[in-house]
Amino acid sequence: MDPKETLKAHILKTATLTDKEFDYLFSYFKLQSFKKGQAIISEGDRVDHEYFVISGCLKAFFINDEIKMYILQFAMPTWWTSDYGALYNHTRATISVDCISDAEVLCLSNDDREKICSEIHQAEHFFRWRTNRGYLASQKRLLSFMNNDTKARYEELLAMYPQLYNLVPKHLIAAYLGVSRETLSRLYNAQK
Amino acid sequence: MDPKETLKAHILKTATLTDKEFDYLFSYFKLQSFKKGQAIISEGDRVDHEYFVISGCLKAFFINDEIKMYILQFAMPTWWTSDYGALYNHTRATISVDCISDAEVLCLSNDDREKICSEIHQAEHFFRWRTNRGYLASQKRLLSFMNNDTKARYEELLAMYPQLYNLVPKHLIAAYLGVSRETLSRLYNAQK
DNA sequence: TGGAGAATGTGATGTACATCACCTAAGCCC
DNA sequence: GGGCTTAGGTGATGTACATCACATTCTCCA
Repeated sequence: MDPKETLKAHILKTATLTDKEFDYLFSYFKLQSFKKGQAIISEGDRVDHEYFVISGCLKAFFINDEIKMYILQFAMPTWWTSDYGALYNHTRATISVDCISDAEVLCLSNDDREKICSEIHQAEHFFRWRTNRGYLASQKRLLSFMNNDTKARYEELLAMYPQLYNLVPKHLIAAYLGVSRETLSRLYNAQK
Repeated sequence: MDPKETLKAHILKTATLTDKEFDYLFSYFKLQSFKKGQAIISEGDRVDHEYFVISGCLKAFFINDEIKMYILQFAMPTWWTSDYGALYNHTRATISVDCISDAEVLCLSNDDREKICSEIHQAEHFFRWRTNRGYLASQKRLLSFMNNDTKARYEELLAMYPQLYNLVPKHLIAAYLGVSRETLSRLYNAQK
C-alpha cells in the first residue's frame, strides 16, 4: 500500500491528471503515522488539515454534555476525514478524530487544497465529486435514521462494511447507530 | 425578483465570472412555474434536472411503505434541490419534489451542469462550494438527530427558518422532524 | 503474570414516542 | 352555501429505547 500510488489511483478514478500534475498535487501532502488511540483532532483545536486514510481505521465523533459520544464516520483506507465545518469556516473543532487502530494518513491543508483547486481545474473537479459523494452518503444515512429502526440500521451497517464487525468494539458501533451499548447488545443477543 | 439577477447574485458570492461567462452559463437554465401542490419529481421518474428556487417553497421528501413521509429539505428561494442520488447515478427517483406554494424555479440539466463545469473552471468552483454547503448542513442535521430530542429540533428549525411557521402546515414540519403529527401537536400545546 | 481498566451482558424500571380512535374547525369547489 | 377534504387537537394504550445497577470476561502493560 504505497501512499502515493493509493492516492493516485483514488483520484484518477474521477479526474484526468498528467503524471506531472499529480506529482505537483502530491507534493502538498504529508504522510503521518498514528498509534491506536491517538488523537488527530480534538474538540477546541484549530483545524487546518484534512486527512486521507492510507491504512488503519479512524473515527470522527462528537461528544455531547461531556458524556455521550456520537460517531459521524468510520474512516477506512481511501476515505477522507476532518472536521469539515471547522476547516471551512475557520472555527474551532467541535468534532474530534482519533485512531481506532494504528493508522497512516496523508494530510492536506485547507489552504493548499484551495491553491491546488484554483491552479488545476481537474483537481477542483475531483474535490467537487468527492464532496458530492459525502453529501449523498450523509443524506442516505439521515433517511435511514428517520425511516429504519436500530436493528435494520445495524444490519445495513454490517452489510455495507463487514470488516467493522471485527475491527471495531461494539460500543463504538452503538455510538455510530445512535443507541446505547446496552440496547445494541440486547438486539443481537435476542435469539429468536 | 428577477430570476437571472437572483441566480447571478447567488453565484457571484462564491465564484468570479465575467458577465459574458455568466450569460453563457445562464443560457442553459430554463425558467418554469408551478402551482401549489404540483409535483416536480415523482418517485420512479427519470431524473435529469436540478432546480434553483426563485420564489415559493418546495419540499423534497421520501415515502416509506407507501405510508409515511419524511421530508429531507424545504427548498426556499436561492436553494437548490433535486433527487441528487438519482441525478448523479442515473437511477430512478426515490425522492420526490413538489410545491408547498406556487413557485418559480430555474432548471438545469445534469449534462449541462457537467458541460458548464468542464468549460468554466469558476463554475466548477461554485458547484464544489455549493455541494460542500449541502454536505455540512446534512451532517449538522444528522448530529442534531442523534443528539437532540424532538422539542429541541423543533425549536432549532424555527429559529433557523421562522418563515416556516406560517408557510408550512404543521404535519409537514412533523415529517421534517421525523415524528408523528400527534407528537408535535402535543409538544407545543403542553402549556407548562 | 497479575491486576486494573475496558468491553460486554443482563435485569429492573422509567419515558418519549407511535399508533389508533375520535373530535372539531377551517379551506375549497361545484 | 352545503358538503367534502384537509389540518389539527386530544385521550388511551403499547413499545422501543434509555438509564442505572451490577456481574462477567477480555486485554494489555508495568
